[in-house]
Parts: sequence; C-alpha cells; structure tokens
Amino acid sequence: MASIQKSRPYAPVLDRLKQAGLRPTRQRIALAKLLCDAGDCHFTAEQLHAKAAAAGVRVSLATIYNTLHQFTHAGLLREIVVSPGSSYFDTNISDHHHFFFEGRGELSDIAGDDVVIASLPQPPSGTTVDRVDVVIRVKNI
Amino acid sequence: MASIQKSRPYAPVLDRLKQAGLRPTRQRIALAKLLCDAGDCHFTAEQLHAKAAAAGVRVSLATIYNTLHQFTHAGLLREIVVSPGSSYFDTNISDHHHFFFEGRGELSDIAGDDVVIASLPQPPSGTTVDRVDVVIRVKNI
DNA sequence: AAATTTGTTTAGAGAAGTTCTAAACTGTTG
DNA sequence: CAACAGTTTAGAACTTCTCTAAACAAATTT
Ligand SMILES: [Mn+2]
Ligand SMILES: [Mn+2]
Ligand SMILES: [Zn+2]
Ligand SMILES: [Zn+2]
Repeated sequence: MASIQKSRPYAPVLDRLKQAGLRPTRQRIALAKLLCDAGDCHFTAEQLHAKAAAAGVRVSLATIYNTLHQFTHAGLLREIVVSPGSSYFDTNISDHHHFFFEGRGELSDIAGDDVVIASLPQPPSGTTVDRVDVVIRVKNI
Repeated sequence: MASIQKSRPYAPVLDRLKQAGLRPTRQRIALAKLLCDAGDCHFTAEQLHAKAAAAGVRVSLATIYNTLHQFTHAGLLREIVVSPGSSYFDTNISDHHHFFFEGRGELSDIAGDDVVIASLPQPPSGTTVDRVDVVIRVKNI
C-alpha cells in the first residue's frame, strides 16, 4: 500500500516570509516545511541542524541560526531561554507557558488557560509589556 | 568628620558557609561581604568579577564561578536565566518575580505578592515543582 | 607548632554555543 | 539576460563557562 503524504498548508508560512521581506530560498522553504510538519515542539539550533541533515536538507549551521532569528522576528517562532548555554525555539506561537524538566533539559507546553494570573504589577513607566513568561521548573521525585 | 562604617551582620552568611561545608577562605569571605553589602541585586559572573577588582579583592574568574555556584547551592543566591549567553545571580532569595528590560538586559524585582497566580496545572507525574518563575519582559515604548 | 591531610585557588587551556567575515551563490528586477 | 541586492557558506572568531593540574591555605593530627 503506497503511503500518501497528506498535503500541508505551507502557503501561509511562505506568505509570512514574503511579508517579512525574506526571499523564499531553498533553505528557508525546507526549514519552514520541517518546522511546519513537526507540530508544536521545542528545539535548539543544533537539534534543527541535525533534523535537517537527517531529512537530507543540506544547510549550514550559520543559516540555521540566521533562519531561526528571522522566523522569530517574523512571528513564526518564539525563542525561549530557560537554561544557560543554549536557546530553545518554539513552534507553538500561541499564548502559553512551560514546564521545564531540569534533569532532562526539556520543555513541555502548558495551555494558556491552565495558568491563571489574577494580578500583575504595572510595567515601569516608559515601558510596555512584551510578554509574560511563566516557567514551572520541575524535577524528578 | 570620620566616616563610620556601619557594621553588617556577616555572621549569618559565614555560618551558612560553614553549614555547607565550605571553608571560610579569603576569597569567599570577601565575596560574601561584597554581596551582603550590595543589597538586593542581579549580576553576572563578569560583573561580580569587575566589582571585586574595583574593591581591591583579587579573585580569579574561575573562583567567581565556583563561588557563585556554591553560594547558590547553599541557598545564599539564586540563579536566573532570562537571556541567552549568560546567567544572572540574585542576592534576593525571597519568593519574588522579575521584570526583564529587553533593551538593557537588566532585571528588577517584583515582590512575590504583586504577582497573584490563581491557578497552576499539576506537575507531570513523577515530578515535583522546584520553582515557578514569572518573568515580565518589557521594552521601551 | 610542625607535619599531614584535605579543600581551595589559579592561570591557562579547553569546550560549547553563537556570531562574524568575506567570498561564492541565488533570487529578483529591469 | 544583465545587473543588483539579498543569501548562504566555511571557517575563524568571540563569549561564556568549565576543566586541569599545580601551587596554596585551612583544618586536623601528632
Ligand atoms: Mn535571538
Ligand atoms: Mn549553575
Ligand atoms: Zn511551547
Ligand atoms: Zn530578584
């Protein structure tokens, strides 16, 4: 039985690139598709580099970094900093929070609704809130 | 008029070192006093190194790192990760949260009371909550 | 108070993650 | 199909942090 690849809606992603003034290069398209197909997940630059290599996509690590930052600025990804030494990127750009497993160095999503913040202080004058990050650091019992 | 140095309660800090099985070396005592005198603040290893140098305390950077981690494990400091590339340490070990100024790369405290979390999800089975970090990322208008 | 032991500091090397550089390349525009 | 502007790349460079092993200092024993 031939396996039928479900077609994914890549068009919106490519539109997003165009909007951001980014040319649809072979590398960006391949990475956008990889990320699109991956579903909600958290990964480092090195991990994406490895994943691209595994998928037969030849991209330099410098391009991985460039692309991750460009996609982040274009609103296609979110950067999360939870442990010193490396950044994580998140394909889930909806409003949500994270568990961080200190032992394994892994993130998992918490739906936005599952964290109810009843009150927050005003941001200092002259500033506006960019984002509120809640990280629940957990460790094995 | 001679300036009179107010005596600080360094004793509890030195006791804490002893409890943690850490010898009261010249370097640890000097750093503990610097931190104690600084009041609530957030700083990187390099910043503490510079501050020690400015105060005439000669300590290697390796010792700064060792000491920061030892003090953190002894509960005298808290490590905060908000930006890729470097860790911040916090002399305020009470329960509290942070504003992070993205432009300047600086942290400021939010009293624990000023963030009211009405509900949090259960930690995944097999894990316990170590800490809940709330970071309000702000940027200049 | 010397000798011994154990823990600590240090300079410098090394590791890891990320950014920079400048040359080759590719997408776009006229 | 030029010409141009943006992109990719290998490799060097940079930053932060850790490791190594030798010198050193505090604690303990004699
Ligand atoms: Mn970034
Ligand atoms: Mn640490
Ligand atoms: Zn997420
Ligand atoms: Zn703080």
